[in-house]
Amino acid sequence: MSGFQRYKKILDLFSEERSSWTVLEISKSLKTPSSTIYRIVREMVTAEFLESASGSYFRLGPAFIKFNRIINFSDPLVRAGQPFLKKLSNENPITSVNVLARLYGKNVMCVADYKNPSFKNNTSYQRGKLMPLIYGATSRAIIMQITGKRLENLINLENFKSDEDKNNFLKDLKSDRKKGYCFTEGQVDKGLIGFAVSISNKKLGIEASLSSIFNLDDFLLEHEPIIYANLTTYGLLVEKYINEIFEDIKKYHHETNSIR
Amino acid sequence: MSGFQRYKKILDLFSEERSSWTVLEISKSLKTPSSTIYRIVREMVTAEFLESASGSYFRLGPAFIKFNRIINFSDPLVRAGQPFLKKLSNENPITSVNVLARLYGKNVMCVADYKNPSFKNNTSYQRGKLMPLIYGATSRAIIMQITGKRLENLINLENFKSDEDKNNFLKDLKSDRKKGYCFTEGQVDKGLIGFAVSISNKKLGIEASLSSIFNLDDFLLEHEPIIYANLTTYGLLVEKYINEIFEDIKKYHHETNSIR
DNA sequence: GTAATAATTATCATTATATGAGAAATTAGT
DNA sequence: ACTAATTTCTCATATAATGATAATTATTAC
Repeated sequence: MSGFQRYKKILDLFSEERSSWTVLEISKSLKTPSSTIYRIVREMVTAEFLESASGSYFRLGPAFIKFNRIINFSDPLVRAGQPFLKKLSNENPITSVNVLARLYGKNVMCVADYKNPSFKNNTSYQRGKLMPLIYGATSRAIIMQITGKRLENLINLENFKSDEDKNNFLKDLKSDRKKGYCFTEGQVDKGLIGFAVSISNKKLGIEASLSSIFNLDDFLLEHEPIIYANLTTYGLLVEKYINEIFEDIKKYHHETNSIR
Repeated sequence: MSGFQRYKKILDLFSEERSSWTVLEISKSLKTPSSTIYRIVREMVTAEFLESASGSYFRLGPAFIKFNRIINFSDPLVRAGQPFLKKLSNENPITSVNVLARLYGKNVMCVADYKNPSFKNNTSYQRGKLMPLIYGATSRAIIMQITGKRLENLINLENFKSDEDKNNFLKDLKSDRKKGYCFTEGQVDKGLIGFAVSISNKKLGIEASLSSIFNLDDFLLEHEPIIYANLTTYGLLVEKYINEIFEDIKKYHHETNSIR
């Protein structure tokens, strides 16, 4: 355990399910002496990445809230896409959850979401939540834009039930890539269906997707063209805005660099 | 530069105003050789705390979005208070912004906010934003629950215009503490007024506040009693829920510890 | 209030890691 | 294909992390 990993390993223990840990628990879990953990935890408390809770428990610190805000205001994908989610939701023919998602390591992460207030079911798609790479339209619209060695590496990390399953997945990916959009049914949440388009910007290294999720019960075939039209329109719009933001950033850096 | 500080110093360069940096810029800014910064940045990219953007720029990584979510679902203050902000907003006699805030180092940070859709002005209070410690009702309702040496230390970090200013602030703090609520006008945003009550839980180390912010133009004296009644009611309610969450956590840890 | 227990910090010899200057390799721009 | 910028690599040296143990400081229990 060395470098940043030392800190990351501790942070990674904290989850929605288990959000507070004592030093002794961390120490046991990481098989590292408690004196070492005490020292490291103290450092992270000073930096506000952890904070002491009641008893001898520690929880994640407010630094994450601060940096999360900075991302909200500065990440091109979030900045460009966030404002459109509500509009997209309002133009869909039936109530929906609308999601911007992107690659996060070997998973997909939702980075912005808008849930229509009248949407009944709960979905797994909420900002910050990690989602499986190979299930759901949201994920597929991301992975379908990745090719070659990188795709192979990502796919090899997944546990397919059989080689047949894997080949079917790759075949579906190919045909979706041709069509330009994805559709899946109940792969992530039972009773829900998802439609998605890719969002990308090579210059900014953005590989993402825009998706709408509906209740299967609400859905009629006649809705389909409207859904695709909305996703396509807004998808292009988001990409356009990402590009504008990119130009802004470039200009800004040009200015600040020439001042110095 | 050692330990976690090494990483923190780099992260602290990223702000709303300047959200992407090259290695060379970081290197200059921290007066550290670029080969060292390249190594550190690479580590942080691996951990998803940074990510490479276009050109040779880097920006904050998605890890912050992930951990922010975990806090949203687990932090007792956010969990207990978030759901009440909208209700508080709806019961206020005029449109308002409603805020949960807490201490963050030597500042105050907003950890949850609900802005009535019809609220016209922009406020400085948004989740994750750092606010001054000594201005605004939101901050005062927090600092007024701190006493003794800790208060002294915090106050000494602030730049008061004069000793008189400082003494007046301390006097106001004292009288607010007695009254049990705070009121300020235009201290943070011109044209806005703020009302706030303290939120605390000793066991959980929570020192926070609940506040409502209004347009001065909308405000009539007859609104005052309703505003205070709402804040007091919801303040107590939030504290009650924090306590319930505390009991839940205790029970959960008891269970998981006895299983092992 | 005090004893007992748990949590946290301090110490320090040993071990491991970070540093940074420069070379080498890779990538991007034209 | 060339050039410049960016990034990685190498390695001797400096610096910092480790962890067993002791000392101190909260917390609990009675």
